Amino acid sequence: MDYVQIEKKWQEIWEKENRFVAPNNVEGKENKYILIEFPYPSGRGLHMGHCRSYTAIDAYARKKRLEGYNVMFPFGTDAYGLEAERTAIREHKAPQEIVERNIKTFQQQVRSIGMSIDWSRTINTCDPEYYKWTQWQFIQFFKHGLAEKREMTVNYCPNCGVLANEEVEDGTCCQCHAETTQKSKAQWVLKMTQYGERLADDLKDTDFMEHIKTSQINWIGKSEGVEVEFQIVGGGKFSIFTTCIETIYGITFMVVAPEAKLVDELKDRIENWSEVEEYRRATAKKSEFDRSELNKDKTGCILKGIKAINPVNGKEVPVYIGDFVIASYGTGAVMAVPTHDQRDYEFADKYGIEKIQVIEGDVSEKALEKYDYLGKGCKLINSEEFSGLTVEEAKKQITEKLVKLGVAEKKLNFKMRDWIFSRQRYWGEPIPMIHCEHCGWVPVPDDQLPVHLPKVESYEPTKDGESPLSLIEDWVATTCPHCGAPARRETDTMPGWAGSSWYFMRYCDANNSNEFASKEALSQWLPIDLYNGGNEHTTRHLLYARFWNKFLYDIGLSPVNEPFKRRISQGLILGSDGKKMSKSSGNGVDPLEVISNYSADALRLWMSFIGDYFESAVWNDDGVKACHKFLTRVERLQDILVDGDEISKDLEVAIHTAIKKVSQDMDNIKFNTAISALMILLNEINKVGKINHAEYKTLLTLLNPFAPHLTEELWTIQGYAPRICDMKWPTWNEEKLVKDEIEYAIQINNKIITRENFSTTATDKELEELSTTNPKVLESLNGKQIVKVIVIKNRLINIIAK
RNA sequence: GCCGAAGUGGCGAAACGGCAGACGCACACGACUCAAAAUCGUGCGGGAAACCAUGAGGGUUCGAGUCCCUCCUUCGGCACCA
Repeated sequence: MDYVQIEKKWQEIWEKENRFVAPNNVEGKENKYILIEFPYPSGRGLHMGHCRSYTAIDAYARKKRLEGYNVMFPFGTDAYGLEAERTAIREHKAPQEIVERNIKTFQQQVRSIGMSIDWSRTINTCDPEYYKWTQWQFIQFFKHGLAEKREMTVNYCPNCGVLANEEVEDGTCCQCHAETTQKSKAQWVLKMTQYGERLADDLKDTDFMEHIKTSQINWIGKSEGVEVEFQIVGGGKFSIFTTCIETIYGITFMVVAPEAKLVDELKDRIENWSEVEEYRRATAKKSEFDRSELNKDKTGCILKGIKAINPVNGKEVPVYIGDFVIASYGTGAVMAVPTHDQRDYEFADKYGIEKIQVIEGDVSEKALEKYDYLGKGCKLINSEEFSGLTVEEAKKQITEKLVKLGVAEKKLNFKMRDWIFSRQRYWGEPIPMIHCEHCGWVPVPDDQLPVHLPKVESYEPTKDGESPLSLIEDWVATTCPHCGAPARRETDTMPGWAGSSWYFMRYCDANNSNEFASKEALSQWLPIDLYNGGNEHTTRHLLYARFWNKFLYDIGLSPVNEPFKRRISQGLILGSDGKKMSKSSGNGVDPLEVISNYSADALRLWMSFIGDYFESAVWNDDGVKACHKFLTRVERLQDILVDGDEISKDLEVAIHTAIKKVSQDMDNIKFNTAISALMILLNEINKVGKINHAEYKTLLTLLNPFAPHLTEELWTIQGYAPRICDMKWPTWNEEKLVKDEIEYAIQINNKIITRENFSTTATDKELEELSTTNPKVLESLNGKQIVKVIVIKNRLINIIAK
């Protein structure tokens, strides 16, 4: 059989029949929304990683369809991205052109692996009909006070402008190799931290894989603490955030972020200004990543002449700037207690600062940190009226005192930061805002959306770090929608994450031109039953999308508080060298080549059989070969096909076992063992030497989700009606699985003495009796006293003897 | 550094706290064949055996690949790649 040819044939038939189009509503059918993350349509086309998750989840979707659900399984492309922009610059082509070409390739390739996609719902984030609504939704964020322009730090190259972290290598620009610095720039931000608590807490209502929940909770990093105001001797003040207010009597210095405005305000009073300036320059060269946790060697620079006053006891302490303090995180300043924070301990040692211990314990070698003292009844010392209290009690009382003094308030702080939503790049959705001298920032009116991304001559960011859009004067110049005065358009574009934050909603109503999706359509499909995607999207994309949906939910535009019921992540496909497949490392295998050598069905089967779906797996050609062989063995069953339209006694147990195993394993995303169950069934059939039509139909149906083309073909060859995709998923009968007898391992003190068949209906008492009177057991006991008998039903009996 | 995940035969891997290695690959032998390929069949962790084996070391348990603690190694993410 020519697999390549029959696969092409069936793909065309499915397409012509609109076989996988799912209407929003079908009488008598329950909806299931199964989603794979839409890909970025890179010029390299579909890779093995895509194939693994796409084909496995396609099998899942096909099974759900056979089970009688109305399944929506859509596909689209996330077109905005740096790669298209870089290719555009390199090839002197419009990114639109490049992306269009790539999308065609992607869709073609997705068809060629036999995906059961509803193509009537296809979307593409750079389509004006789509990004119109991305822009409209941004405006809703703005109208509800969740979008604002704020000074943020960015990577800056003197030649290429603002850079992504990815574009900075060891402090130099990856394109022109000039030295990069950190620069402050006004950026649109979405106030995601306002949703921090709900994003963490509402995970309890989802069925995400446990490690995904944990990752998100850690990323959000909610901490309860106190924000305290410190006065500066001679005037001025600043605030710090701490989760360890109980250590406040141990403060011996303070550290503020080098770029803090406070430092500029104090310039005249800082005695070592040139030294401070030098330190700030050095800091500007470091990325935030280098500055924060990666860097173990904490550095700082004292602000000579500046002292902060500890509000609890009036103690005056020195103030430093230190690059490990980040301006945009927390309040951009910290209190330092060397005895109870290891970082402060090392800093104090380095700069010869005193240490005051305030919690009992050993601090001679290293700090006694909160993990060491919390919840252990440790008591405060050297803390005036709070000495002698437990840390937990002191936390409460010290906070109360500071609040009463009017210098502190309880606060929640998040590790997660607000979402920087501006990009100074061409290839993204224009941010639909207009700046008017009189009215400030004004959104583009709805009837003028979308703000089309204009064609430009050059796609490179400008040297001053603005988007290339800023060079199109007649596009930028406009009038204020509010007062009609001359005004200017925002030239920043949105990040790639924008379009992907709500695409799952658009699928529900992809061709709606009046709204982003009707509430009715959304209600029919949301929440998504199964959302599959890469582990690399666990924290960002998945949080952005949840945040975006929560906002729409709050303003009444989304029917659900949580859009994804269940989230799973596939493991990576690695090259034969054990590294992630990529073009650069030359370990890539082209799926199309595999298809033409072995067939899409063989590839699909191998992608599911290769190993546990959630673990990474090493690609291996022999595996596809083996799966191809399995398919040809199934094909050859035609030779031993006999009459019979009921499952025969010969294969009853084998078939019901397979139905149960395949059904349950697929629901539990254990595709590899589902396939092994099919292999076991095939071996069993060959042992029996014949198969009747009822049995053959059952086998083909069970195999259909994994090998849809071959099973359609074999089904049609027999002239079975209706078509296999109209079949009902087989069910198993538990009674057919119950055997009369089962083999028990009989152990004495955990060592196997013998194996015996016992009735499956025997009670524990009977099994105990049967085993302890067994001749081999009696011989091995050799007069020892039986202490206890442990009976594990259908498995083993363990006799403990002395 | 921080967060997350994973370490089981020659290889990909199975295994509700209960007989470790299902299923598959590779390999070996046999059948078919003049021969080879394909196909089919048998065997296949180590050890002569007692036994020893799930990255290393401890612990809980009648019983640990699985649960707890310490450590080692590898992979993914770390906010302007998406």
